[in-house]
Amino acid sequence: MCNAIENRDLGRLAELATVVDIAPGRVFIEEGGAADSFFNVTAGTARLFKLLPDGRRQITGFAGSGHFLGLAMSTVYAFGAEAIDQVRVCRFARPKLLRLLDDFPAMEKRLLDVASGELIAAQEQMLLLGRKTARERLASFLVARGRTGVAREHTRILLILPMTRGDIADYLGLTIETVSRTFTRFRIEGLIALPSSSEVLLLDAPALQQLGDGLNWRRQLT
Amino acid sequence: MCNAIENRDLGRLAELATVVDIAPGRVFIEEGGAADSFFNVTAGTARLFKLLPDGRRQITGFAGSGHFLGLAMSTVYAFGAEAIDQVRVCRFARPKLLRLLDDFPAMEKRLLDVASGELIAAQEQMLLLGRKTARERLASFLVARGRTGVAREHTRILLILPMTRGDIADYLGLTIETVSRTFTRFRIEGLIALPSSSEVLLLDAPALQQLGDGLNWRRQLT
DNA sequence: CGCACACTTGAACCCCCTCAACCCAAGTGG
DNA sequence: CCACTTGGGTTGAGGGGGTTCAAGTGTGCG
Repeated sequence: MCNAIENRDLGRLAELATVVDIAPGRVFIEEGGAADSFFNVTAGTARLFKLLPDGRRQITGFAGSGHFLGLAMSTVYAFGAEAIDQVRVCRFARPKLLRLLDDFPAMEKRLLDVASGELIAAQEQMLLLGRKTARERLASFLVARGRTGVAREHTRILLILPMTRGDIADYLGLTIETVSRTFTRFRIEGLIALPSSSEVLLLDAPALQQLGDGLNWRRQLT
Repeated sequence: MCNAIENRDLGRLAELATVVDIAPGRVFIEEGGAADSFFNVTAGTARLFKLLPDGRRQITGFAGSGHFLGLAMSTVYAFGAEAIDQVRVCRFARPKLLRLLDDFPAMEKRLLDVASGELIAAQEQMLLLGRKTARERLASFLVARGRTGVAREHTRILLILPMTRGDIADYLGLTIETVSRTFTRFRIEGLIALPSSSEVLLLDAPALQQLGDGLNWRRQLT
C-alpha cells in the first residue's frame, strides 16, 4: 500500500498510484528522459545520480522509504535513479498529479516543504564537496546516516549501509580506495567498528560529529 | 518598486513588502539566524554561502535580480547572504507572507517551481564540485554566466563578473590561485579574453561548453 | 603619493587519485 | 565437493592536480 504520503485524508491519491517493485540494479529513472512520472519510495533504497559523458558519476543522494522522486517541475528528469536493493515505489502519472494539486493546496504546501528540505540538504552537500577533506566527508556521511538512525544502543549507533563503497565514493566526491582507507583509519583510531563491510558501528559519534563539522583537526594519528 | 515577483495581479503583495538597500559587503542574512524574512532581489548581486568553523567558505550561489531568498520553510536560515555590489531587495515579513500563501495558491505553485529549479541547479553544482576538474569547473561557470547572458555580439559573449576571484574560487571549490591560473590558461589558449579583471570575453563559447560538459579532454596544452 | 586590495605568477608540497595486486565471500558448474 | 568466476573490498606504491606559501604586479582611492 501507498502510505508515507501524508495522512489518510488523501485516500484519493491511492487511486492514482500504482505500486511498482524494482529489482536491484534496475534503472527506473533515466537522466534526461521525459519526466512523466512522480514516485514515492515505500521500501528499499535507490541511488540518485548524474553522469558525465566519460562515465564519471556523482551521486546526488540516496532515496529511502518516504522519499519523493521527480518533484522537479521540469519536463525531463535532471538525474537518474537506480535501485540499490529491492525497491518498492508508488508511481503517479504526472499530469493527473498536477491536476490534483489544484484541488489539494495542502499537498502543494507539503511538496514545497519537501523541496525546501532537499534544497537545504543540497547546500550542505555543496559545502561538503567543495570544502571538506576526505575524513570530514566520511564522518559527515556516517553521522548523517546515524541521524536517520537505525538501531542505537547507548551512545553507540549501528548503521546498515545498503550502498557499496563505490556509491559512497561517488556521493562524497572521492574514490573507492580513499573511502576504504578512511574507513580503515577510523577503525584504527577507535572511532568505528566494521562488523561487516555493509555494517558500521559508530563508537564515538560526538567525535565523528565534530570531525564532520570541520572542528577536529586533532586526532591526526596518520 | 517591487517588480519581478509575478504579474501585477498580486498588487497586494507590494503592501507587505519594504524596499531595502544594502551596501556592498553588508551581510543581510546570517547563517543560523532566525528566518523571519523573505527576500526578493531587484538589483545588484549577493553571494550566498555556508561557513565552516575554521573559516572555509562554500558559496552556494549568486543571487541576482529576480532571485528569491529564504524560501526555505525552515525556522533558521541555512546559509548567509552578503551584498557584493549595491543590492536592493524587497523584504517580506515571513508570517504575513505565509498567511498570504493560503489565499494565493498560484503564488505557492510559483514558489514550488522556483524551488524545483534551484534544486536542479544544486544537483548540477554537486556534479561540478564532486567530479569536474578545475578547467571544467571554470568553463561551466563561464558558460552558465553566459546563458543568463549579458551583451552578446555574434558568437562572442561579454561577461561582467561582479564577484571577485575569491568568490569564484569558493563557488567552484577551488582556490583563488587556481582560478587565476585557469583564467590565464584559457586566455593563452584563445578561449577567452580578459579586458579587465571583472570582464571576460568568451571567444569560443562552444569549446567552453564542451569543456564544461566534460567532453573536451583534448586541448590540454598544459 | 601611498596605502589597500585584488589579482597574478612562481616554487614546493601534499592529499588524494591512479594503477595494481590481493583478499574474501558468494555463486556456478563440472 | 571443489575449481573457477565474479564482484566488492582492502592495501600498497607512485604520481599528479590543486593547494600552500611567498613574492610581485597592477589599480582605485584617500
